Amino acid sequence: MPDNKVLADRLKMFADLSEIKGENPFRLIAYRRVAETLEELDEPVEQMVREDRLTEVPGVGPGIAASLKEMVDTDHWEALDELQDEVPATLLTMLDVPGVGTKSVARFYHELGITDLVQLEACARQGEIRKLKGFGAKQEARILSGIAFLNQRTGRLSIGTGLPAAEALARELSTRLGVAVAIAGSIRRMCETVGNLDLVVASDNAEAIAATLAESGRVTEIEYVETTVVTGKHAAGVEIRVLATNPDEYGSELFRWTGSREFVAAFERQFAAESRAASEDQLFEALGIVPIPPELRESPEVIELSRTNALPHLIEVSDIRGDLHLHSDWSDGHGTILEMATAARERGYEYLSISDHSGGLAIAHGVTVERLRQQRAEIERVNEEIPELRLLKASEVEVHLDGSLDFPDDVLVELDLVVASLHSGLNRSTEELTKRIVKVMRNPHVDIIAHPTGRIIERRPGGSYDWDTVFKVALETGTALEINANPARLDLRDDVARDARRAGVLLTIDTDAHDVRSLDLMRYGIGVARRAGIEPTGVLNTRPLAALLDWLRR
DNA sequence: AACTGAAGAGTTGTGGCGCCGGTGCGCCA
Repeated sequence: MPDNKVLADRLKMFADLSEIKGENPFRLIAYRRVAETLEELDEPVEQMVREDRLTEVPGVGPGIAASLKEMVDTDHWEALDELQDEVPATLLTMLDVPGVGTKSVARFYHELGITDLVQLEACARQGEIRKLKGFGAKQEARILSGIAFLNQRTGRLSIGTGLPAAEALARELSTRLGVAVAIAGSIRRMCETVGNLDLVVASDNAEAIAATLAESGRVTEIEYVETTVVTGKHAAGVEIRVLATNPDEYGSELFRWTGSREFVAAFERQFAAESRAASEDQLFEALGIVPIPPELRESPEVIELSRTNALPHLIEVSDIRGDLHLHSDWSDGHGTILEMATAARERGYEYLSISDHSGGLAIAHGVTVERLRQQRAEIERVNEEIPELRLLKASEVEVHLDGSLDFPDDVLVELDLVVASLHSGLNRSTEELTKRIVKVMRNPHVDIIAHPTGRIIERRPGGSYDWDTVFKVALETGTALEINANPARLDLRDDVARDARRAGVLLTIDTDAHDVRSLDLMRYGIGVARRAGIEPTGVLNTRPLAALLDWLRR
């Protein structure tokens, strides 16, 4: 029985293939809209089919309802099968290449007989692409560098998918077996992508573990490795490995299974004594050193910091007092200002920045100057309604190609907080990009640079800067750089965030939430900050409201 | 394909950038 995610994926696939085929574009929009809605739907589509309520979903009419019903009933979709006979599904792999869209794919297919990424690369190498009308050497080079970027993809899972998947299984194992279960491996270290889901269970009952995994419905191909490790394939697309351990060595095994490999090897060399511990804290205590947070267990150098009690006091989710970059339904967000504010209050925040897109980002229904002033009235109304939370009048202002901003200074000055964002021209040269961002930071109204590189992990490389210059100017102008907490972005990256902080640059960790639920993505940004060794004092939105307002008046 | 607001038909997803080719088109946020 296909779940909502699978149904959404099939609708998207249908839309992409129809677009390559050259169908009515508005039909595709209809399919894609429903796909996006399904991904955020709380209720299983299957249940709605049973109760004949599908058309309650916005955007679902008779046509799409029939398709969804067919997929739920038969696990097949005739129309998609037929479409694939005309347009091979392998063509879709070419759409991953930045700068290659459906029109190009259709031409590669019809004019050169190319059906997948491998053939596209071969043809580009042989100079076949430039022979097509409308293409040239430059396009061909762009395609090749795009493919080179794609070839670096690891096939690893986003932490944004891996962590919740691991948590769900850990909960099931813990409930079922009544024992402690911990997430280990790269997920525990909050790496941006993860290759395996690793769990450690304080029970040597491997059979019960295997049975629970099987019953979860998320794990297949379950096998034993020796008698203490159960492995399987998780539905999210990675291997899952569960270690069954005696409770008296649960801590030491968790330590080993957390890694990194390099860190653990160095650690074991330095502390050669046989160590068994029921908890990690006991392990560290027995060695007489300060516990090392999992996020710092990459390079062995951190061991020395532990020995000398010089570890940073890492930031935690609970240190965050507000979110400074998010969206409401005034632009492309899905929640009203009141809904976002209520959710923020529920999370214990003191303040929240309503930073909808500026008018220049038209596809996101960017807010024009006129609507910005109307929005201000709404923000003031909600501020009165929820006195415990302070809403800041803000904007995510588009940066133009020349480094100028989408709103003139006399509009910016009316805002409490200005978040500046580059969304285009990110593949320009390092020099040009650095010059552009420096110009933005020198605008006295700009407070925060959002997702500075614009990368999308494993999908889009993002811009490159001369970071030393960026940090220098950020420090000089008092501009904060964002760690965007969305797991698809995590931008700044951990190592860049570390360098920024070392240079004295103030950071901010924001979710860029487009709906109420995404406010909870904060923990991924905190994960990046912790990996970067960052303390609460280095992060703007750990400050109390009064201190934040002081800073904004700087 | 779906929605609106009419009883059939119009509208929905905008604007800038980059490349190619000499004015236009595809891609992307």
